Amino acid sequence: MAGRASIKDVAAAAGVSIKTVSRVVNGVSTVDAGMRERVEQAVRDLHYVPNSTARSLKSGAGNTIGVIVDSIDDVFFSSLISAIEESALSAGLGVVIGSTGHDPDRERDQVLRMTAQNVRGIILAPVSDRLDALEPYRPVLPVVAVDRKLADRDSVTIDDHGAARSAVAELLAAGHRRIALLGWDPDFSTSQDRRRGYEDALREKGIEVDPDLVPLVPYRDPRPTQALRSVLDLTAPPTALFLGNARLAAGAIAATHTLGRTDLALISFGDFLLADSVDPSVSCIDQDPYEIGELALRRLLELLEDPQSPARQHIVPTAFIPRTSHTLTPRTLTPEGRTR
Amino acid sequence: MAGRASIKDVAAAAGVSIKTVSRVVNGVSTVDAGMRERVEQAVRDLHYVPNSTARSLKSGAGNTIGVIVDSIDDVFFSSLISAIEESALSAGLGVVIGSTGHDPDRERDQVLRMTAQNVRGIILAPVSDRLDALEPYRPVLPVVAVDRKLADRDSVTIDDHGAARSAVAELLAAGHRRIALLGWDPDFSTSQDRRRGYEDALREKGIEVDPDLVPLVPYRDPRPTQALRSVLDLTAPPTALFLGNARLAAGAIAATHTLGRTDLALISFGDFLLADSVDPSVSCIDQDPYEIGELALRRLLELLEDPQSPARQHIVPTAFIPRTSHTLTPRTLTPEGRTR
DNA sequence: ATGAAAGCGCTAACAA
DNA sequence: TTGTTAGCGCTTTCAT
Repeated sequence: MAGRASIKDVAAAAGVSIKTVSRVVNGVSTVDAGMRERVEQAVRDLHYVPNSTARSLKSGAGNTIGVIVDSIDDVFFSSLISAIEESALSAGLGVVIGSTGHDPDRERDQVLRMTAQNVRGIILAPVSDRLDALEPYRPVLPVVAVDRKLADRDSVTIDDHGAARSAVAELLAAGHRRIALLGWDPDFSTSQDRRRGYEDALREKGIEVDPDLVPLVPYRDPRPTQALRSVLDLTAPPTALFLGNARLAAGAIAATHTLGRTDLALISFGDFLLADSVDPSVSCIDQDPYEIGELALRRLLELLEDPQSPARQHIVPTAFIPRTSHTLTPRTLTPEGRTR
Repeated sequence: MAGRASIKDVAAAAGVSIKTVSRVVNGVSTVDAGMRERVEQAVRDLHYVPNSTARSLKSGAGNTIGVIVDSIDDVFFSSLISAIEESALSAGLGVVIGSTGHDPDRERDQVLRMTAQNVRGIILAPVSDRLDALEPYRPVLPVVAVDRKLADRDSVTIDDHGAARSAVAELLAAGHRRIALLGWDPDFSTSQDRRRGYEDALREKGIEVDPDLVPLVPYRDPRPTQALRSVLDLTAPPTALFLGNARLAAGAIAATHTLGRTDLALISFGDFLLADSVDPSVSCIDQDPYEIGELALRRLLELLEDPQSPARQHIVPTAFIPRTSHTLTPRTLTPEGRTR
């Protein structure tokens, strides 16, 4: 027996028909006890594992779902995937993953690859705002978007605009008037929404938006020292920073420490490990990737049941985690000497 | 057309035989230009995507590999998966993931599930030290273990014992005699190896091992405040900490800050985000998950080519990243007053 | 250069 | 209760 045993081998070994083996393997009750025993013995002897590929070819539906994200080693996405995998496992579904690197072409490849692999449904953090490649499969291949919305599709996201606006409002309440937004990247709709929230908060206070305080920081740049320097070197530098995403936050904190500028007030969009251990501890807007993942999977399962169900945009609430960094007052109010 | 188009639909639409469609789709050159054009048009019209499930049923080999780890949201493993996915993609292979929660039964389930899904090979962080369930498939289903070894199988790991020993030697060189090991968990072979390294370093200096300094810290405990307290409350408390894994490290650092005990010398097994931003910055043993992932995949591809290739244990070198925390001298040498 | 037919492993009718 | 037959979508002989 070179390769793996097939249902045929088991049937031969047990001296029954393949259908009987099929029944035993699938737990159909109408099988004679003696036969069942013989079959089970043969299964054990031959280490038979049913080929779910063939199974799904027959039934037309696989038993996996696809999950596509920007990058797998982003803490937000890895937690999201983790939550999805856990829930999927309890639902008896396997998980195929793919990353896009936020590249629309690669997104298309991944989506088609998964379609070819006959996944039951797809959860994805979309790069493009519509997935034309998947339109023809709409009736048979449910899609749930996460983190970012997708035209005409179900989604599980947060209120980026509102959360950003209230975070900036906190900094304004602490007396700051020059607030930099670090982590703006026009390639990401979430980043755009957060920028709008930032601007709206300023405008509500009658403060003019200064584009110099919103440098472009490409999402993948792990250590935005450059951008931080550029705003601090302005003739009217900021006294507070709004960090537009958690990935950037860790790097930005590191940079403030390197530059000795721990006097800057801070709020991070997204909590991160050690946020409460650095000094000053970093106040955060918290979005829960596990909750988002679970909801997305639950919704996908619903769509599997009822493919006709109209698309729903689900907004998961965020929480503000007040720590120390958002309470720091502007340097002009604390004029003691400072290095650099 | 309710579901997705099949090769048959394309053949009918183009007015050719299914074999011709197959040829065009697979890029076989011996096809008349006119026919090819007709087929390609039909493919576009019908949004045809070849069903790789059926394809692999025929050829006997799928085009995915399985990756099984303890938990997907562990930074080490998510980086590992990320590296594997990138490399797999370039090799034209999809990635199916699964987590074990370090539970042997669940490991078995995942392994069998993937076998059923007809993966070409499996990369896994083993829980058990042998995988009997997979033995019968040895000739057809290559396995590469990562992070931990697996009996008689290929593996890509680091020298846990040696790295731990030299880290502890650093602390000894700084004058410490009471060094606690935080993060010992007998369920993990790596943890056992690291403990042996710790003990050997002490013994080489003629220092007796004190089991009180090695409390059990279950791996998943995210915030080992309890264990830290227990060693600090000893009548002869430690002056230095060796943090046995990166996951624990972040939590332990947080705890030292909470307790106001930033005077403790520290080395972490495993680098982590912000390790160089906390004060004092944390010296680390660095193991590169990307390198491990890439090597594991490369080895898996080799085994796919040559299943007879004898098992190899690959050891990836670690690096010591000296920052501040390992240079702190014992508190007895710096006897100024200290809170708590 | 193209097509007909068989079969990969499995399950859903239908028979026995 | 058990077995036979057909067929899921595709590729692979083997003809043509």
